[in-house]
Amino acid sequence: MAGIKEIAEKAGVSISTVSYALNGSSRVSVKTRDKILSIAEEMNYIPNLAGQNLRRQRTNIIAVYLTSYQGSFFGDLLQGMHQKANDLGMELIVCSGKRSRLFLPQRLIDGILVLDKNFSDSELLKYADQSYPIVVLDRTLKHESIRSVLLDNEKGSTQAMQSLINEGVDKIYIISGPENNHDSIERKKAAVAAAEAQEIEYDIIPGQFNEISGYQAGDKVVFEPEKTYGVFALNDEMGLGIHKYLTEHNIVINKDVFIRGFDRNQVTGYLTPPIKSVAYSKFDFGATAVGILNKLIKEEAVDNKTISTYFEE
Amino acid sequence: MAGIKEIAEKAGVSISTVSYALNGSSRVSVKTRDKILSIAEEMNYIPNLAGQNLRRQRTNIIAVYLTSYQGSFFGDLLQGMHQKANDLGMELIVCSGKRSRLFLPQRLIDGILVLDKNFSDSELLKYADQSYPIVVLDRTLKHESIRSVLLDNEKGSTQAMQSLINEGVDKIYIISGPENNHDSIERKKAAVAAAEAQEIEYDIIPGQFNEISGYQAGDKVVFEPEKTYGVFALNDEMGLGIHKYLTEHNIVINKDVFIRGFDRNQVTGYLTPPIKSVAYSKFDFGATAVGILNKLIKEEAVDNKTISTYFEE
DNA sequence: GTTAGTTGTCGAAACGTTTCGACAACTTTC
DNA sequence: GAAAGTTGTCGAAACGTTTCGACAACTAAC
Repeated sequence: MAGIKEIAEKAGVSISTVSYALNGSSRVSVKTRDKILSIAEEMNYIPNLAGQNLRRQRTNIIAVYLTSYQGSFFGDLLQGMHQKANDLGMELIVCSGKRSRLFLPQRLIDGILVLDKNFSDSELLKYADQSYPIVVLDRTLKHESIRSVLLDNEKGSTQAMQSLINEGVDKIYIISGPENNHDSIERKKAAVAAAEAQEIEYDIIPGQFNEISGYQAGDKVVFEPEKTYGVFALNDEMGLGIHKYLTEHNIVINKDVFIRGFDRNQVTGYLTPPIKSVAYSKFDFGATAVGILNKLIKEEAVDNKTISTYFEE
Repeated sequence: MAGIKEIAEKAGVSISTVSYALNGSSRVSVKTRDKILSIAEEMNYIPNLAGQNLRRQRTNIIAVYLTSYQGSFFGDLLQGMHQKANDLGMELIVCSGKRSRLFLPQRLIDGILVLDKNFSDSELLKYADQSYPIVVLDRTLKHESIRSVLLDNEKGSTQAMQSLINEGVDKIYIISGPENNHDSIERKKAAVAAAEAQEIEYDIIPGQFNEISGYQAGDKVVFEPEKTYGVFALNDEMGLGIHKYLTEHNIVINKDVFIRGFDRNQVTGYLTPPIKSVAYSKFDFGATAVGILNKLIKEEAVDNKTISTYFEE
């Protein structure tokens, strides 16, 4: 209700003066500024975003796109994004689904963070061509106005493999993820490299980064008695699945077989026994992404970043 | 770039005609409409939201406010909200934090869903007084422009208690939640009523609806040998905590003690043994809330709703 | 062939801001 | 005390839409 106009009227000044005062311009005298500010306060003035956005051509809102809200993975990540965005004076909104992608060209938001494989490369490139700032978290994409935040998959994978080897296993099964998934590709590559470097027998079982495919992988694993095995699930969802399979089939975890995962999913810690998993700060992951997006929006120079992983025995 | 103005120019008609055509008004002839539409298509026209919102005084966006993004609880809920909102032709955004609450008075959004205890009653009532449509999911609040979606806590609590009684326990410990939490109050009340109706011994241990307080509750529980006990955690987070405590202290679950929880948290299913928990459709919970908010926005009559709970042995 | 109605188009105002350029009223400088 | 600079204020345009009211050009009715 109460707009800049009403304030101007009440203060006996022009609209423009009110606007200057509200925006802290030095053009306006201290006396009028204080008067206007107190009237605004008193009238409970809150700027109308549509009006502001229209004029400013800028909203200070960014959005993150997720495939779905499912899974505990996103908690810390969003927390990190949110905090960083707020530190930078921006608001973060979380979106999902095809239609809301229009927010970008509709100019409701200044830039986007993408962790949603359904948001296709070609669609992203199309927006990038119109110079909309974009940060992707689940792939690499080369474009002037796109940056990526990546994980140090190589280090994590190598450590997980080493940890299995340290248990003295005779063979390692690597449960891989989708063919076209960036993380899956990198993790698999490093895992294979580690196995070959250490000259340990290994086998790759294809999975889909979800629990059910981890469970199904159990059927493909051959356990000979008197031998011990390692299973490296390239993500924890699949680790959950294989854990369930093994438990159901009375194969004793941490004796007959050792499991390692990736992502440090909350649930893995509650299993008996828990699954050891490659970790990284999801909070930093999110915060870093927002930091990069901010620079992109402000047209400052910025590079891709890599988040480091760690593995504790 | 391409706005309604450019389209008008290219089509050789006025701005208003373009607007009518784009909005499917019957005022404009079929011939010009098709022409305008094809030009708009060709120019990749996407309306500028700020302009539209400014004029329409409506955005078709609603927001849900969460205390934090942590926890798997929100997954299904958001999924339900999102789908329903989309079915109704609205976009849903997820927000967190104090500053973004201004979205409502800033007119960026048409209404809000609140599941965030930090969003105080008084603040909500203040907005409600300005006729902003609000749906609360974590409390009851009486106001012309506020509605609540509630859980059938009574039924759920009663069933959980009955289930413990059926196990033949001698005494039931009820781990309650925060004093001012609506669900906690209702669940406790029903649990106590059930215990008294069945004339079974019980005790209340205060908790905080989080894992650590559930764990700490373990210390307050007295287990005499030769007796069996029931523990009813008024939410699953606390159930997780007490489960951990009991396991660590070698008290055998499902023999010495039986646990029941509330909310059917994803993690509870992965525990050994799992915790039986009162369930309800979080998807429906979310979808219902959005449905109500929609009616509130459209100024249609609508009442509070209750989501039913169920408990399977 | 006047009158009355219908159809399709348009101009202009409105929504709530920001910001440029103008300018009156001062102050400083010489 | 005239010229030059500074300060504080204002009017008006602009951002991209929607929508009212006007109206010209038709058609239908008598």
